[in-house]
Amino acid sequence: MAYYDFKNIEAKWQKKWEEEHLFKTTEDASKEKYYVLEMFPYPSGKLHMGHVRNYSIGDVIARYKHMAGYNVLHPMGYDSFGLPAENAAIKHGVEPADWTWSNMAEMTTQLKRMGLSYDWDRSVATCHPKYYKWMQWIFIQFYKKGLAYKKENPVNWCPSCATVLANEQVVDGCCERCGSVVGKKNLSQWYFKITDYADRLLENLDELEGWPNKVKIMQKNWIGRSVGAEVQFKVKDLDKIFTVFTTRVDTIFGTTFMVIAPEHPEVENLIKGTKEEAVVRAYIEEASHKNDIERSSTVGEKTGVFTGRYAVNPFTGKEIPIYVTDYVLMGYGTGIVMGVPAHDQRDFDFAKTFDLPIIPVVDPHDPEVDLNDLKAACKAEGTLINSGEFDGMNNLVAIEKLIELVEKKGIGKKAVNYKLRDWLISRQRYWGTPIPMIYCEHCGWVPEKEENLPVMLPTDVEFTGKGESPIATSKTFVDTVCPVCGKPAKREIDTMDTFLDSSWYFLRYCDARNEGEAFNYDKVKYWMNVDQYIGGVEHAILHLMYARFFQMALYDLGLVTTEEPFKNLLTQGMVIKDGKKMSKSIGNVVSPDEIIGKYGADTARLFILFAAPPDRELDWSDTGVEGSYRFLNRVYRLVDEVKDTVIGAADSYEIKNSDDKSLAFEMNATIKKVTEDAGGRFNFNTAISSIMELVNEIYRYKEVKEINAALLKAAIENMIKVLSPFTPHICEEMWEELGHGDSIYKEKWPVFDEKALVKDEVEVVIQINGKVKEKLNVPNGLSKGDLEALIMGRDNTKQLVGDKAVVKIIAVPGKLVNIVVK
RNA sequence: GCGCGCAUGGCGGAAUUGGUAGACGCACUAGACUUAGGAUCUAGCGAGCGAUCGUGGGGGUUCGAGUCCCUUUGCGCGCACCA
Repeated sequence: MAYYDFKNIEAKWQKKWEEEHLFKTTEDASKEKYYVLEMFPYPSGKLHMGHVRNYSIGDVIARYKHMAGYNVLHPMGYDSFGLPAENAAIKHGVEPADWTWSNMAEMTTQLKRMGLSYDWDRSVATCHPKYYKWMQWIFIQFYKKGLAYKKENPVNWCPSCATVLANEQVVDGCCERCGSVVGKKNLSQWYFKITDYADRLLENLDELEGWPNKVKIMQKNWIGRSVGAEVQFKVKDLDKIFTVFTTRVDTIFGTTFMVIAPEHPEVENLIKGTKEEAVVRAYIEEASHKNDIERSSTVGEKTGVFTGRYAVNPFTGKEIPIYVTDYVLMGYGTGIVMGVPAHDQRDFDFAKTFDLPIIPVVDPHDPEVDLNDLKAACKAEGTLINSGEFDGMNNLVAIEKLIELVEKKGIGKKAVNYKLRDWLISRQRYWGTPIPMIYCEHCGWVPEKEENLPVMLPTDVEFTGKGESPIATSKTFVDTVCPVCGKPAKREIDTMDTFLDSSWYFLRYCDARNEGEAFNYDKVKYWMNVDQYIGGVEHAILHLMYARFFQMALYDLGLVTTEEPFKNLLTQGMVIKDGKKMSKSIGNVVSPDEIIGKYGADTARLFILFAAPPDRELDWSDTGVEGSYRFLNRVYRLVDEVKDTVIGAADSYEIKNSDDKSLAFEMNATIKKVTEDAGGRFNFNTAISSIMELVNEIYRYKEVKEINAALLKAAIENMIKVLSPFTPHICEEMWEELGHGDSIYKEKWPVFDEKALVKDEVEVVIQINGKVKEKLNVPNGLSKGDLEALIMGRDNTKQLVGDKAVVKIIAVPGKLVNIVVK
């Protein structure tokens, strides 16, 4: 028996689709739009199974929505700036541009072999000057709005990538791309004021109902909003006031010391001329050489040094010693913390190490806690003690009262802090969008004139992999004239973090070839938001928060119509094999090329969609792939066998007997199931299993005595239609075999008939005390009372009940009758 | 440490609102066709001879729990000195 010739079939239809521009999309106000987007790839050159899964999911949704009558935007492009291209240049001497463009060509070929319904005319590549011109333009708009600024700061520095990193790109103290331990460096860098948007980024999360909770929680934690108070402490012997941030102002009477971050600029003023000066300097020096991993490796064990200075507690008037310690972070709050050892574990550890007093000020009324001999900090709620006039007050009430008091006294205020930091966007690398800023000795930093954009990446550069950006080696790039005063000036040589490029590409897709604007307002108004976004959960914080920030900032600039870019988000699960993530080092990688070559794209897509729901892990199984391949062959044979009966049969059918009835039932049930699963629930695995059931049913039906050709035609054609979003090539071929001249993609999605789903008879279960005893068929539509009477009147039922007393009868029509006996 | 998620046959998974647990597929077993089959078709396939027992363990709510509540174990993921 022959296999279907997937090689020729897939090539044939891919060619046809391309020639007919089948997937070309234009704005059409008369139709409801649907924007389905998969996260665009970095063009590494090789497609992996994660990509295949991502794009298969997106393609089913896109094809389904199209057939369901929507005007579908389904684009694809490349996030094509980034380090690998530059590393290839350093290692092999190839131009980053050449390397990238050839990879993109290769990946496009691979993507096209998958039969994805992309409108390639809208494709973007972020490294194209016609794209990064608008990236630069957006940067300038942000700059003019005050959202971009340059500042010298200690920054995260990856020694291996030889560049700075954003906070979000540092994972466990290591570079998220290469894994090197990240150090600190003092550099002058460009930042985006994402912290201005912290509250909106947080609050809007509640409205993103189509987002997985997990992602929203991750973003929420990353933004890390905490409400508290800033309180001023006088420094003894110095004309200075130190402000601390605390969320537990209710514990202020228990403050027994003050701690300040080693990097804090005020430390110098504290120690100047004291006898502790040398010791403190040595400690600061030591701390400055530690990276984040070393600093956090000592959680629990606290280090620090006394500065020789004291602060005055504004409530008790007591003098408390000031210490320098590296458990206080310079970047959070004010970099100075009031130490309340009785109620904060870190302060407790510190007090124990330095033998500082521990004064409990909140009594939790817990017999397990001995306030006079605390074993650990007590964080529980309770009533205040040792707190003067506040004694006896509930501590949560006290927080409110104390903030009021502090504000009245003018020694502090209510304050909110975020873990979120401003976004460091400069990168000391070549292969990225040049930051379109110019430094003039007279005018300072000024943006390049918009009519001079794009600021082109120079090509006369050397790649050494060391020191500052390779752009510095260009003889043509740096020297320019000031756009304001016309005097000689120098260009910024850093490039932008590539996460900027990917923060607005979904807007460019709406109007990808616009040479006069980043995107046209009306086109963006028509297409946005993205109705369904699909990608890996690894972007939960980085990309998804940056893109939200961009959209909000662009909204504030009046350039887009919505505040949030992505209405619904689907985070697909990983593809694993033998219980482990596919990776070269484990050697369990399955190459998409190989699978598509051996079984075809339809089989690959079908398997990936059938093996697991999209948001879960997918366990790769070679035998499972063969099963999917067998199924497609089985469908293909079925069409071949019924072809002669079906072609020319009538377009409408009548139900003539029980065989007809059961086929019609199965057909409608399948349409319903696939419509629900492909249209909103996205459980493609159950959609496919339902199609498999229909195929099994048609196989049975074609052996019955009286074949109803018109019904069989409806069944087989509907089956092919609902299968076509999953495996488009074979469905096109079968559709053609059945005598249709036009693409199945242009067909309307079938509608199911609710009436056909009503059965004459239903199976009900008879339970005794909730245990299933018997199953039998009864007429459909019986009322509760009728069902109960019917069941209770049977001899079999009486036998089941026996001589026990019937306590209660629960009858659920269409489901069961439960007889409770004693 | 804090937060989130998951746990169902030999395996991937179904059960959408509390109502017949195991759909669909893989693997396996037997048979048919065949020179042969790793093709195809037919039948079987949670455990137990059986009554029955079965959704990680224990408890609860309910006529009825994979599904709801409490508790516990294991695994996975995220954050982690954020005052």
